[in-house]
Amino acid sequence: MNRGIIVVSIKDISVRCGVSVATVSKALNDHSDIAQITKENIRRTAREMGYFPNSSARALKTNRTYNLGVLFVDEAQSGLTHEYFARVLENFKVEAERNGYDITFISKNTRSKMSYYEHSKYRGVDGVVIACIDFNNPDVIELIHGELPVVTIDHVFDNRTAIISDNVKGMRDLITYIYEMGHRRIAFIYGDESSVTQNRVGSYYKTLGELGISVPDTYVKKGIYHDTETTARLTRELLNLDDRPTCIIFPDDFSCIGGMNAIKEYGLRIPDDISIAGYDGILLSQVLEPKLTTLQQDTVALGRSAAEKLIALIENPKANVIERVVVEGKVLKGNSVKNLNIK
Amino acid sequence: MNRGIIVVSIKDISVRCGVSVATVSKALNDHSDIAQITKENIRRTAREMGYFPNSSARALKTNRTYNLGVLFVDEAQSGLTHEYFARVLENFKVEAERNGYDITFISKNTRSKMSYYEHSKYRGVDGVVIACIDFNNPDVIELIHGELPVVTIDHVFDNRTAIISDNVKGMRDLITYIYEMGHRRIAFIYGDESSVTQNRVGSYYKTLGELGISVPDTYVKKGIYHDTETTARLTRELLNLDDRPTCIIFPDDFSCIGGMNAIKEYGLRIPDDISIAGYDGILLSQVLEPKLTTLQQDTVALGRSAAEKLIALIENPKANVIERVVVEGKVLKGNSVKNLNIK
DNA sequence: ATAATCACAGAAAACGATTAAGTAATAATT
DNA sequence: AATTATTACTTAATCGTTTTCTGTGATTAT
Repeated sequence: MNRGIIVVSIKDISVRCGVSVATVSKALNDHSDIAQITKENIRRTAREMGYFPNSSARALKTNRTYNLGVLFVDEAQSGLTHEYFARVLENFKVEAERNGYDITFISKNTRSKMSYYEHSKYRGVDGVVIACIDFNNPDVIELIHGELPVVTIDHVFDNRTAIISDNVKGMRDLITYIYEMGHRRIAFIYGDESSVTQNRVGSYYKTLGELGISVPDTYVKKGIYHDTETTARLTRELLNLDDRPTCIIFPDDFSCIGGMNAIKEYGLRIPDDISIAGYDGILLSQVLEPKLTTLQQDTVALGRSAAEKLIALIENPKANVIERVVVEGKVLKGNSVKNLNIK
Repeated sequence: MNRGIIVVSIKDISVRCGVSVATVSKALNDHSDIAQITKENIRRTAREMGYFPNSSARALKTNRTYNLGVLFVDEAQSGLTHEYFARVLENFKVEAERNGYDITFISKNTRSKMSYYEHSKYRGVDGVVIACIDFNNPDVIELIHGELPVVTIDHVFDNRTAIISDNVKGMRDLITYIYEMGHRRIAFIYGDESSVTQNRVGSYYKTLGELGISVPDTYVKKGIYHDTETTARLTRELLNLDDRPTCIIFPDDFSCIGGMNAIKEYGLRIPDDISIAGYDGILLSQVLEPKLTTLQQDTVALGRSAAEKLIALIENPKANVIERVVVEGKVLKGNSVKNLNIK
């Protein structure tokens, strides 16, 4: 039962100070009906005795755990391993902690058969952030329609606050830059099915359309995020085209590596013979040779505002405003896109 | 107070079933003094009513949260972003969840001024895993000497169970392989101060010594893990040596990129003109061109046994055996080390 | 001088679960 | 038939907090 861990409770303090537990509690929580001198005495004693509140007891009484659930995919190798999401999570965590919240992973616990929603209720998290997951999963839908505060990242549900990276503007900016560098034959290998992908693909067509460029179907290929092999294969297909593109945009920075390998193997140089661009702006992209031109997503803003909005939802339940926070990225101008204008 | 979340308690079930709460609790926990038929009735009702236990209440009473604290560095960009640690954590999480435990991040919460140990006690975690952090940090020391079950990863404290990747054998295997490929001039850029580094450096000297090779001081350079720039700079220094090494071992796979860039810039080809090797065996290493020869650490075994041992410590407190689990890695034979024996 | 107000603190219930101890009723043993 | 054992439950205390209500002496207002 008692696992040998010495733990001082409010009771111990009350005995030492000769007051009731109620007084101790109120002193510690700075209620107005306790004399200043009493408060100080109690607080000093608490500090001396090494008191820290018992979060379980507090949670039981107040129905607040100051714990946030995070739902990141746990299946495949994605999730934590994906630098983009790892950074978003990291920044989410920082902002949450700054506000006194801790982070607990929510998962479909295979042992207890709890769904995400059930798990969240079981742990009593005050709210949940969802990212990097199959948003069509019935378990996710259950959570979305449940009663807990929820914010989603990079996906929009109409009844929930969402933090989204501006993939439309991102793609537009990236393409505009490439266009300004003189490119007209711009191919795009995009990633798996998702709203993120839809936005990027849509923006790709729209932007090029506005620039007066029509895109041959052969220039647009469905790939897989983070998958170097698929990207390499599709890149080869593009290189074999009669009217080979002068620039290829890859699903993301990591998969770029597959594309780069395919290009080198083909005997072409980057960017002299062909230009490329990535997406995400992860650390890797900036250490590759040549340094990638890519769209850097603002993982700090994404993680931070997800935490901010979630906490706002929790602490101000009546407002309960559904918001859309759109976070802009920026073009990182590396050396992988050649300037065709110069001579 | 009630945040509008409908939550079914044991009380509700007891009313519906016409029994006492004690009976419900015992039925749900499969105690032997409840009739089979009663148990079934109660369990069915619980299921129908959508009951899930309140972990706070349970924790308060039992002093067990079924929550494990993880202490991964939160400062710099390392931690979650570091693929090696991300994978270890991922596997730790999987094994923990398989045993009904959840994961909570422990941090030095800046707001409440709690130390790691205090934070752990506050959240009532049943145990803590420590990795990827400055093990000399006083706060870590406090935790190590505290009363909570703790396991460390990649660092040994003499009073605690540790899970360690076998860096001595790893380095020996890697060097032996390189030696067998005909290399005799093998340089080593190592990472920051840590026991991991010490083991690798020690093993590097010892192995080469046993192979009858004496290492010039100029071949061994102190670098920084994960740092491509430093690695690039030190690589250049090695390339400028009169008796340039035929193979360079880098601190880790990621920093390899810096080395590779430096080598290419210098006008040499890998592996034709110079060979290289990495360490970690992360995904990246296997998609680079040439595919890296590297020592792959067994992140699955590391994460999993950390969880196993921590849970054993928790569930069997009297045994309380201090263990050393040594996890071996394996040489991934890529194409970055040339076979000098052929011709 | 009496009533009203105020400042401060205590008593006690409650949150949702677990569990030791107690109590009937029935079954087994002598 | 009387005693003991077994089965199946209930009672009530408890974990550490929070919070509402109550109480008391002192100060202020009338």
